[in-house]
Amino acid sequence: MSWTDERVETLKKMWGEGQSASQIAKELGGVTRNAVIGKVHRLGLSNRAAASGAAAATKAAPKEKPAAATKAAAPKAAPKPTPAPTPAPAAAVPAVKEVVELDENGIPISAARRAIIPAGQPLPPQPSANEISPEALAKVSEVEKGAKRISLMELTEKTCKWPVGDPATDDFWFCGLGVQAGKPYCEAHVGVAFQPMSSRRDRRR
DNA sequence: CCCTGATTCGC
DNA sequence: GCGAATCAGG
Repeated sequence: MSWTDERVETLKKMWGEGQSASQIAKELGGVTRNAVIGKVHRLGLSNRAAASGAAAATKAAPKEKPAAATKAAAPKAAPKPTPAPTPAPAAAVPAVKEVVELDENGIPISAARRAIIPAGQPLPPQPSANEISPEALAKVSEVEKGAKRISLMELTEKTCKWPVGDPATDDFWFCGLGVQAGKPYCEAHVGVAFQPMSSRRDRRR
């Protein structure tokens, strides 16, 4: 496969949307994530706002290899006011709609509690009752028993931000397990928070 | 071990 | 220019 204009276009688009190199590679097909990353660099659109691979930020200017002096360091007096606080999340989450969270007893989580959820992109008010598959709920219950129970301050892009308990009491914590790539929750909670539009509709009540 | 992006370097 | 191998980190 070669980098045709179309493929490069797709690459730019997805990279801009914050898609990971592997996701882009998968989408394009015929290339590995390495190829994608390599291309991204050659195109000069490397640094994105948020990359989970913290390796990026960490080693912005790491090792100096042997051989002659590298090109003169670019005198970057770049005057940048406020470049990109928020790159472009919006576009993500296509055929998925968030559902209202329920606690173990099927009781809707209070608005107050929802407001506390730091959450990434998707957390609309979304009223309406919901119906989550028994399997998913069971899985959540199970997971919550073994959750890490971290505090708000311990939340990161890699920890499940699913809240458990009442924020007005001491019995409140966040799941904290490893998140599903690109999602704000762990696998189990992603299963309850996100459901394909198709499976939601026509699920008789 | 899974994943992420970054860099190197032979092709 | 390309991308596998490798690295560095979560």
